[in-house]
Amino acid sequence: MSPRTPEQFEEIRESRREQIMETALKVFASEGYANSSISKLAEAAGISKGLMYNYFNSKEELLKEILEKGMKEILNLTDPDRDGIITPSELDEFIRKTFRIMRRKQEFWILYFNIILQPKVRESLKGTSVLTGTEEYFSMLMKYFESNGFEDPVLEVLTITSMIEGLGVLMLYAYPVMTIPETVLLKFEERVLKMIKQPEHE
Amino acid sequence: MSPRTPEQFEEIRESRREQIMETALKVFASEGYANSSISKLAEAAGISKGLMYNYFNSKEELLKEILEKGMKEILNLTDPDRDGIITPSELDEFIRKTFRIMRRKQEFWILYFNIILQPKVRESLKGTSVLTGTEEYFSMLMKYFESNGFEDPVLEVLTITSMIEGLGVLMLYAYPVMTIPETVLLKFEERVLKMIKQPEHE
Amino acid sequence: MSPRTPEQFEEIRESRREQIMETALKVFASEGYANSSISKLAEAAGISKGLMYNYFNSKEELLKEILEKGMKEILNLTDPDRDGIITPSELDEFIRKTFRIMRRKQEFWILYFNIILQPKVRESLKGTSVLTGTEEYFSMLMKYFESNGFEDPVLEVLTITSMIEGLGVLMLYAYPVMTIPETVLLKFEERVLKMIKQPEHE
Amino acid sequence: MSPRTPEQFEEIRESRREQIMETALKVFASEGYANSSISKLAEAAGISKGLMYNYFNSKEELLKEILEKGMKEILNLTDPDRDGIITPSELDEFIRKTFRIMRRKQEFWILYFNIILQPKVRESLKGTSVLTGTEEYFSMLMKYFESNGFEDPVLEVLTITSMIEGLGVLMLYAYPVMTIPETVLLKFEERVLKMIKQPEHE
DNA sequence: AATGAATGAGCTTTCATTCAT
DNA sequence: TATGAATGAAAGCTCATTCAT
Repeated sequence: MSPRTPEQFEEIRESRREQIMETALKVFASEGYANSSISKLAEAAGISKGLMYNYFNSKEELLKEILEKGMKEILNLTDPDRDGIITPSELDEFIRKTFRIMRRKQEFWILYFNIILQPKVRESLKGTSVLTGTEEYFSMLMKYFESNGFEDPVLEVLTITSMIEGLGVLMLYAYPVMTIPETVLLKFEERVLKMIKQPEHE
Repeated sequence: MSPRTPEQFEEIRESRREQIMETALKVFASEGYANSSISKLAEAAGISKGLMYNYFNSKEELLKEILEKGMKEILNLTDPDRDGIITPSELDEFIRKTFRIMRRKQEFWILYFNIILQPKVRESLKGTSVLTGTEEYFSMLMKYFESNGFEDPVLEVLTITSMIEGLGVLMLYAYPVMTIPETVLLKFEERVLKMIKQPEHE
Repeated sequence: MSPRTPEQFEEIRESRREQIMETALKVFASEGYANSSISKLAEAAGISKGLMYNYFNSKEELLKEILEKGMKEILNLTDPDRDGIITPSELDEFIRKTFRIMRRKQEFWILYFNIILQPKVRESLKGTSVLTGTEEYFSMLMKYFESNGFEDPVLEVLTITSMIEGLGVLMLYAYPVMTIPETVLLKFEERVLKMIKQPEHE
Repeated sequence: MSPRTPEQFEEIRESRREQIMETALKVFASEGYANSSISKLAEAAGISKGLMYNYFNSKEELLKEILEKGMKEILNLTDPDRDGIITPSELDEFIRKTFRIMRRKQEFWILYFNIILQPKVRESLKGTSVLTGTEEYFSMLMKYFESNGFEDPVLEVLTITSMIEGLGVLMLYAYPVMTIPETVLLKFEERVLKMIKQPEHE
């Protein structure tokens, strides 16, 4: 039993942080940020209230880190080389990946929309990668449409993103009236892809 | 000097209620429901905390009434005869009205999405016209596409509503990076309308 | 239709006051003084909150008047000539009347005990006939036993009054385990009476 | 420096709970339940308002626990083997113990009568040992008189309990007019005892 | 590193009382 | 005389955060 090295400590610490963030995201998404007390979060993570503050300085910091981490993952997936540029050959994959993330990270989206829709709260996120990440995403699309000769790039970005975000919102409150079958989701994705390539339908 | 008549009291009550609901909607939308304390709401309405409870039994009831009123207004506009049926000749106007409402009632939509995205809160709205109203809206579109020979009605509903709701969400967080010009909004609307009529592009 | 005379006005006022006091007593007894809001009391009396203050300056004054009135009625019944003296020939009737009142004015007793058992509240009643009335009652009995050669007057007063008040309390929370039949009540009364006359059983 | 053990925490909790319950009983008894705000109770216990809720979920729960604890102590003393049965040889001691408790636990009795006399409040105590304890007490006496050949057991129970409870009430509002000397109390106790054994005086 | 006792600010809500009409 | 809208103080309660151990 040799004593743990500093690296090992750091590793343990990091995995604890991740575990807390994961369980906290679940609670935030289902109860809402304001209704998720530190007690609840600690219990969900299986640790004590006090220890929470060993890992995060405040509830707000915890929230920010969760949002930043999620946003980073998304950008890493959609723009792996982080050059902020999409080439025509990458576009298809870009859209497909976005849809895949929408489906996989539902909890993150619920939280994201909740926070982003509260102007006063959103302000406190200024400068964090949560907002810059979103801007980056839009900006990548803008550049693509601009540099590929589309007549009205803003309209194209709006079309794409509204369909993506709209789908996100719809999936988030899956009404009994209309649960979306997987096959329809795939067709919907294709429809979006086609739209990008054939703006000449106008 | 003579005491107020019941009619006068009724008048006072009605106008106060409206005033409270209007100012509360603004506060809810900008601060978030949970961050909008009764104190804040009362101050925004220019009255005392205590008086709030003369008009609404609880903060939750106030929320519900605001949501129900907003939803009712929307349905009244989009489906004036309340028969739940859209004819082909009505469809265009239906979509246009929806967009108009999206633009006009931004505060309502912010609140609506915030609430609807919190599963625990949403449950408390079961049975209210907030949820049934949404279902009704979807159902009207479903019936339209079903009875007008569209190959995959769910896909059509999904396309339309995701574009509408997506636009809603995008407008709600009008980023500096991309504020949507009025002209683009109108083109976007036309694009949605065209999409409904020409699903043969598949 | 001749206009009402001042006397008639006074009469109407007085009967209103009585009505308010009667209904308030019922509410106080069943809900407790603190849980009986002015709103409840006004509704029970069939008038508006504001009008309550036309008849009573405060909730506390209303309480005091109810207690004083009740106490006065009791003393009027048990000591009609108000000379504070019981003769041997009057004693029987005195006790019997006390029991009769216990049975008839249960609501009053509930309220009385509730108030009297709260030292801080009781202090605010100092000087009112509620406290002096009780003292007067005890004092009458003391004088009787003193001037009729009883060995230990305090013991006699204690015996009598504890049986009376004990019965009062017991009747007030009529347990399912032991509801007191009328016949037993009468026998109990007789037993009390006998005890007064035959202290020689010691 | 080493963190507290679970045992230490348990110890802290237990002693704090007791401390709170003890001071709360005093305040309840002198101010009345409704007038005893959590602030007052916390101040009396020398702790913060918030901490009260670490130990009791609500003011009502605190009340219940105080009442239940008191009732349990009483039954433990009067019926140590908890068989619900009094033998003739035990009766004397049973009564004496009851009187001793009346004298020692005055604060408890004040609170008890206050609560029990409010029908609405009493209902919330249904099923708790506060009510069942009282029933048990009556029931023990009933069984005793029934199985020992007394002509009218209810009358006997009524006599005993009214004297006991009556004394209780009287002691609770120790009037200046008539404070009860210890010697009289003892004589009174003897009188009650004699009465049980010689119902043939009828 | 880890616990949960402890605090205090702020929340929702109630209610005696006042007041314009 | 009569109403109920309006106020403000104080109630019960929650919770992010701190701290002794």
